[in-house]
Amino acid sequence: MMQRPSPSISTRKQPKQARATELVAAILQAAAQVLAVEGAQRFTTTRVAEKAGVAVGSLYQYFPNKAALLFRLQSDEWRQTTELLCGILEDREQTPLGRIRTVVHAFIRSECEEAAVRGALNDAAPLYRDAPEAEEAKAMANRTVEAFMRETLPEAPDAVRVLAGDLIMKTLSAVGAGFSEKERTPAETEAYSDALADMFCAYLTSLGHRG
Amino acid sequence: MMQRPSPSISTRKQPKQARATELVAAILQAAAQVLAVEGAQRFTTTRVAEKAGVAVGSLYQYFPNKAALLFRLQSDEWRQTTELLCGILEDREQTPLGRIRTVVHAFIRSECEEAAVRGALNDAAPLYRDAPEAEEAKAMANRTVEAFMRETLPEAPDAVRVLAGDLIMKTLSAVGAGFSEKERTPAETEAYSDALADMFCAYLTSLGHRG
DNA sequence: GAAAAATACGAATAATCCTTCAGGTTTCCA
DNA sequence: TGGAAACCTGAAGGATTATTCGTATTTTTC
Repeated sequence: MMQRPSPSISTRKQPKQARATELVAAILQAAAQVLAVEGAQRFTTTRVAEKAGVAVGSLYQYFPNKAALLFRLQSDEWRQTTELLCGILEDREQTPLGRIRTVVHAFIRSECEEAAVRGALNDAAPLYRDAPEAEEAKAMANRTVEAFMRETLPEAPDAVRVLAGDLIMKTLSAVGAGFSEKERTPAETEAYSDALADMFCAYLTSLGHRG
Repeated sequence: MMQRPSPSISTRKQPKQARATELVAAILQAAAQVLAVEGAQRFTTTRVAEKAGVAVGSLYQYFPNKAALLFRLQSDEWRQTTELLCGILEDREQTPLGRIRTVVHAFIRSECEEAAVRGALNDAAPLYRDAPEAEEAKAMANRTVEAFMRETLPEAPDAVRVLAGDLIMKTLSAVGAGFSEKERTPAETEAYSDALADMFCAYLTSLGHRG
């Protein structure tokens, strides 16, 4: 947060040989592991390299700095989650409210699975919310949500629709992050997802009656 | 997050003279300022002492380590917010749904005001969620919320009530934190608070019809 | 007013950490 | 097969930080 000299995210060099590709993969895997097991404080380039079984110098051949490594980790996870959720939202074989329910369950489950990495990432990273890669994923998500909301609340004014869609997405993401901070049993997760979905459905329904 | 040797929060020494009390106050004020202005990365004991106009050694006479200083900051803020919200929830002169609306507005506004400190605090601190002081405040909040929910949904089963209360509080806190990460205009804040309150009211109303 | 207690100071210490670079190794290609 | 390009290594440099402790100053107590 608030890194004055904005961390250069630019990539340093693309691996061209097979072993280099494997090395990068090993580094990314080790990085996720170090982040999850040791936490943000102890996430150091040396430790990551050690866990990956390579030299620190090699790491710096493909990532210009620590921030770039973290950014890559976050970027990958973001894209993955976005695709999952958009896929569900666009599935016309379910009713809109059914899709919302499915999205909530899928998202909460995914958050719990990746909680360790995601939590540590939040602690460690100067959240690259405005990096171009993040913007792209966000834009795609926004378009999908907008389409979904238009389908769900066809008669509501634009302003209401946009605000409601925004609120639901923000809520899902924020509550999911908070919920997954502690270890949860499957039953707890299920109950919580249901309650959250209930809340969204009640909200959307109430908007439908008014608008 | 995940600080293996749990940071000793124990207080080191109580100020007994007036100048010592002032020194501690100066340190706390400077700490909040450093955190807000410079961010979590640059929050160092030396910098805090410098901004407070005292020596580093003096800081360490009243705070055993950096973590204790952060904890104190967070603890103070938590208590303050808790008291504000509980006061509103217990105000029997408003209808339950009206109280919810007031709470949402008050909380979002407070989050926006303190966003800089709170955000940096989250980045910097190994969230002391389980420290005794935090537990106490949390227990008080829980009791208040429970009473409020019993009043709002008198006929709902206990399990539903507890889950709903928990969900609403978690949502409020998570969404508030997320919303206040960016700079907001008063109009935006107002609209967002209203939408969030709408969602809570719709949810509670739907639970009332069922239970 | 002098001894004792409390307080304040800040240079020094010890521990990390990020990043570089000079030199060796492997792979590719003509 | 031989040279060039890609790749890998890890010790060392440069920087930052949390925390301590011997000394100096102020306040309290008697």
